[in-house]
Amino acid sequence: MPKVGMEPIRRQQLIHATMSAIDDVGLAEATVLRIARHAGVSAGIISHYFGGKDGLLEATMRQILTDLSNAVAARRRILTDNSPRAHIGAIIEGNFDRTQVTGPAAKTWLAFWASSMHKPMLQRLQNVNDRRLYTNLCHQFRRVMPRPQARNAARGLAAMIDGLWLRGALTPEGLDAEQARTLAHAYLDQLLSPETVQKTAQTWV
Amino acid sequence: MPKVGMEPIRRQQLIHATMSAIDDVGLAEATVLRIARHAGVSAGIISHYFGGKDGLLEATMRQILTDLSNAVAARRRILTDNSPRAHIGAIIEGNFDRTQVTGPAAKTWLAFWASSMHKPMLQRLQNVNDRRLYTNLCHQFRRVMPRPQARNAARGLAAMIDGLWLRGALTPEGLDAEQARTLAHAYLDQLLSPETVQKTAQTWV
DNA sequence: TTTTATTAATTGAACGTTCAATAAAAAGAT
DNA sequence: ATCTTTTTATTGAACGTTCAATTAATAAAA
Repeated sequence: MPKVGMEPIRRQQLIHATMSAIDDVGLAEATVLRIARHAGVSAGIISHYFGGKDGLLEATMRQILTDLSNAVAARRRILTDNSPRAHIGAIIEGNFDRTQVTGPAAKTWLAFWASSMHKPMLQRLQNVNDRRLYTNLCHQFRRVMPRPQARNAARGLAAMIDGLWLRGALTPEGLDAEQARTLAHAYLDQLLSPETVQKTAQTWV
Repeated sequence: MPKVGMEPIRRQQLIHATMSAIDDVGLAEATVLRIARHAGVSAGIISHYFGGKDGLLEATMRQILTDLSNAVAARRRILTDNSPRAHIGAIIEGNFDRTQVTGPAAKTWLAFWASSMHKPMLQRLQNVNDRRLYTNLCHQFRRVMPRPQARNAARGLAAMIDGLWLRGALTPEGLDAEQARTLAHAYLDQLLSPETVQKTAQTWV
């Protein structure tokens, strides 16, 4: 059976099987045996390719975060309009990308998020990703409002995006991506409207 | 050592110890031994009072949800103003109540939320709570805008509240409750402003 | 003396990891 | 072109550990 060059194939299979297992039974019951069975290989192979279960989980989280990051970057690269609204809109669209929002990825993402509170390596990955989202949003808002307001707008929109994900991951039917995008865009429109910018300038100096 | 009437005392001690353990090491490593040690009793007592570990976890989640629900209800009961804004404001305030937002409760809440995706009993509790928040918000928004807009406003505000919680639970410093309240209220003001109501009426019929 | 409250020791199952064995594929030798 | 050796990929069983639950024993209170 052994053919050469299996490493990249097996790694992908196992990462994919990990997401499926977490989608099926949750992180707590996603054992190496179950993941391996799902990928059609033996349990020992996980230690061989990832050094152990922890290595596989870390690789899976890395995959999800880079996929998300790529989805955002791709949408920003094809923009014709350079306005803050267009850039932030692309960030929203990327975050509610089809491949991210569907079943396994969404549940896995939430499971890792909860777990990252007590696993330093996952926390680090989470933090890098979080900060990138916040920094990007802040930078774009900064182009049309003073820094303190830009910071609050970025915090608010980041919370809205995460909240929509969270609630989407929990409902049995999964996230309604179109509805989520609509709500996020509506909130963005409010944040960028001249009346809001002026009003919040007085509230939050 | 045995004194009569220990049951309610032990139950409270163990529920509190469960939150502390989850706060310290996460749900995955919150073993019965660790929880019992934290409460200063033996591990066997958990099965005695809660029928097993699952019973204790369920009781702990129940406690958190009823505390949250009580915090909201208390703030609404003392309102002098009967406006939708006042009621929704009280809901926001209750959700960012001191006792809910601090360390153990917040981390435990997030841990259970993630876990509830695959444990039917927790999912049921979660669902009841979610629906109550949504229904309450919807009912208040309904007083000042048509139903489709009220529904979207409720979805948006619920997502914002959960997103702020989520991000707060993950940051090492914990949730900045005041900042969270400020952002949620600012969003509420936007949702209730006449311009927004009129604008969204055209977008979402 | 019976009941209530609790513990400490034990049990059995499940888990992740390791390791020797195996078999196909590739490389080298004839 | 055929045979031999080495390398790569994989398995399955065994090991040690950890966990939740159970049990028998103990001690205070009623």
